[in-house]
Amino acid sequence: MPELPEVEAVCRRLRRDALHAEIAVVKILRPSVTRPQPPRTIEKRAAGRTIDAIRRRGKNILIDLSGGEVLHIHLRMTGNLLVIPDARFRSASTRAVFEFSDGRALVFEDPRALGKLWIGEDRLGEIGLEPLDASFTPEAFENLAQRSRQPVKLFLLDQRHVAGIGNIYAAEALWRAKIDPRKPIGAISKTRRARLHAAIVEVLKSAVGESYNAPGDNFPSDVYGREGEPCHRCRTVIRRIPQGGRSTYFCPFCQR
DNA sequence: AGTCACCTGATT
DNA sequence: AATCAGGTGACT
Repeated sequence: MPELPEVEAVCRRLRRDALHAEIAVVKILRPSVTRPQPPRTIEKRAAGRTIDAIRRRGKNILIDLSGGEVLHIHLRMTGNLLVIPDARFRSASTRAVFEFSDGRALVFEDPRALGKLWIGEDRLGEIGLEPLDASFTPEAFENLAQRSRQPVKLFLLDQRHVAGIGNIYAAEALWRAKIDPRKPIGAISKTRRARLHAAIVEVLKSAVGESYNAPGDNFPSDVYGREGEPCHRCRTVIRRIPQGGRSTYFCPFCQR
C-alpha cells in the first residue's frame, strides 16, 4: 500500500473511526513486527488507554494515547491499519489487534510482516520536509536540491530530504516534470527543479483524494509499472532501469 | 551507491 | 525455480 497519500488516507479513516476509542486489550500476533521492542511492552503500555489523536509524519503514523503514550506505526511495503466492527474478524495476515471496549478493534494487517509497531521512543530521526505542508515552498526545496549530487530519483526517495515520497510517486513526479531520473539533482536547472517541486505537490495531492475514496490498490500511473508500453505524451516506449536496487520507470524521450 | 536482510505472495 | 513487489536499516 503505502506512500504518503495512502498513509494519509489511512490516518483520515482512523480519525473517522478510532478517535476517542478505548483500547481494552492488545495482542501482538507476530512478535517480529515490534522488534527490537518486546511485544509485551506494547501490550502493557497501550492497554486501558484512549486514542486522543492520529498524526502523520512522512510515511509514519503516530497515535497519541491518553497518559502521554505515543504508538508509532510504519506500514513499510504491505501494511494496513483499519478499524473492524468485531474483534473476532481478523484475517491470516493480521499481525496485531487493539481491541476496543465497545467490541470493535484496530487491526494491523501485513501479509509480508515487514511493517513496524513500537511505543514510546521517538525514532523519526532525521526526517525531512513534509511535502503537503505550507513549509514545503519552492525555495525550501531549492535549498536542499542545489547542494546535492545524488541522482534525482534517489534524492526523492531519501526520507531525510522530503518525507513521504516512494517509488511510485517519485517516478510519476519526474515524468510530469520531464526530468531524467539519473541526473544529479544539483545539475538540473533551477527552472526544472521548480517544475519538479510543483509536480511533487500535484501528484501527492491528487493521490490523497483517490486513495481515501478507493482504499487499497488503485494508484494513478503514467509511467510506474508501464515498461514496454507507450508514453502517454509521446508514445515512446517506457523503460525500466535499476537504481538503488529498485526499479525506475521513465520515458527516455520526454525525460531529458 | 550497491548489496543484503527483513518477510510473503503473485507472476513468469 | 526465479523474479518481482508502493520500504528501510545495516552493512560494505
